[in-house]
Amino acid sequence: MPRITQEQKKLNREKIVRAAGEGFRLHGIDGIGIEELMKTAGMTHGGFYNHFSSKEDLALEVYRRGFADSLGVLGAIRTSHPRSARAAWHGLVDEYVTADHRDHPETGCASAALAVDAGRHGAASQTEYRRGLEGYFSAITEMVLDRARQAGTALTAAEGREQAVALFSQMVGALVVSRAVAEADPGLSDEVLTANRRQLKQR
Amino acid sequence: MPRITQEQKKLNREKIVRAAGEGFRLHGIDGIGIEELMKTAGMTHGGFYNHFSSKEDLALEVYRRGFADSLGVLGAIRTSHPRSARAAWHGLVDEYVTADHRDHPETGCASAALAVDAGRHGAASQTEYRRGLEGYFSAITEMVLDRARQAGTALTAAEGREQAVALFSQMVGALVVSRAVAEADPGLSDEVLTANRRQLKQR
DNA sequence: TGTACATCAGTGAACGCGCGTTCACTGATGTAC
DNA sequence: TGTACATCAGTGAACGCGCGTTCACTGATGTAC
Repeated sequence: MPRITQEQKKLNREKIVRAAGEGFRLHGIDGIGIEELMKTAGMTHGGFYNHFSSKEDLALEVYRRGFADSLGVLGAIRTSHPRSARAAWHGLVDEYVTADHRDHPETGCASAALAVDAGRHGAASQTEYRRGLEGYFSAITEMVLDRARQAGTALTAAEGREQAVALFSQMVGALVVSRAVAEADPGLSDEVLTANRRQLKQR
Repeated sequence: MPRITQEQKKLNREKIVRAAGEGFRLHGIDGIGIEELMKTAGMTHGGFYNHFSSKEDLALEVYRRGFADSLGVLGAIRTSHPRSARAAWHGLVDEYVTADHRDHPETGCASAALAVDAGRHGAASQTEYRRGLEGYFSAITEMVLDRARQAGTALTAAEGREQAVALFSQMVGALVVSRAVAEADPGLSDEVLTANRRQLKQR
């Protein structure tokens, strides 16, 4: 049956990246094998190395792609609330700190799902993670500054940035902690989300 | 040379738990093998099953122990500031959200180091994690309520609890995010800690 | 208290398994003429 | 446009390795008398 069209090859590569994006978020980079990823992508595992030089190479691509997707979503939220920065902020919190996001890491934020993996893997993964994190920080900084301006409160750029960094850290923490007890104690897990959502909106 | 004293056996078991506590926090439960853990503990790997029925069994013990230790530290911080709940809170933040804690997960908080592992492993690990998390939440709730009382602000138990949950989530998030970029961008990693420390103290 | 024997913690080799990676093979695609 | 041949993406078996776990063995410890 092989060989395949060049265009088909690109599509196949895309399928691998998507399968890995979900698999890595769900089980961790070390928690799922190439054979299963390739099966999910609809191929046998031997062909993997026609697309990537190693599993590590694929992981870097997943980091890159994951953040790009998330930042796209973030941008969409902002532009869907063009009038009120406060509404945009509430919209973000209501999308991010939810049971749905907690229960579906495979399609969720790379920052929350892959943070610990990035910390444990080498500097290469961290460099990709860093790029995405900066994107989050600056986007949320803008939201914080806009909101302060609209509320008539003065806020320096440094103050806005500091708040944004703290707010995003809290959002990630809320998700990570709620996931850590989701199976064993759904009630406690929900409480973590609710408490954080309310506290985050008050800021 | 074997067999060994019963007392010596307990000491050996303790060495294994300690080695696993550090190894699991550093590399994740799936990231370090029994052979290396036993070597760190000063034994060969064959004897492992004289102490634990499986690696999973050891992991549960590590969860149990890790939280017990952390809660002890938390209690010590509180009693070392008997007069001012505000000082106790600042003390906790200054111990928890630091570069030293970020750089040494092996001796640090189980909640931050093992949160993602707990989320990915089964309900058994999560049940242990849950127990420890509740300990953190109620201790911090007490601090929040004490502080409000001392500041003359009225705060219901539910309000205190909500704040405590959010605050601890933020502390965990700060650590996890700062660790994710520690190697690749120390400056950014430090900024995450500083911003969270300042924002946490303002609450 | 002393002796004889059963127990069992640690040793180190071995097992089975799954992983990341390699490779010979196939045959449709891409390309040179 | 048509033909001949080189390319190369996917296949599936195989390799080497490290892992969790098992096991026969050893000899000091614990215990029964």
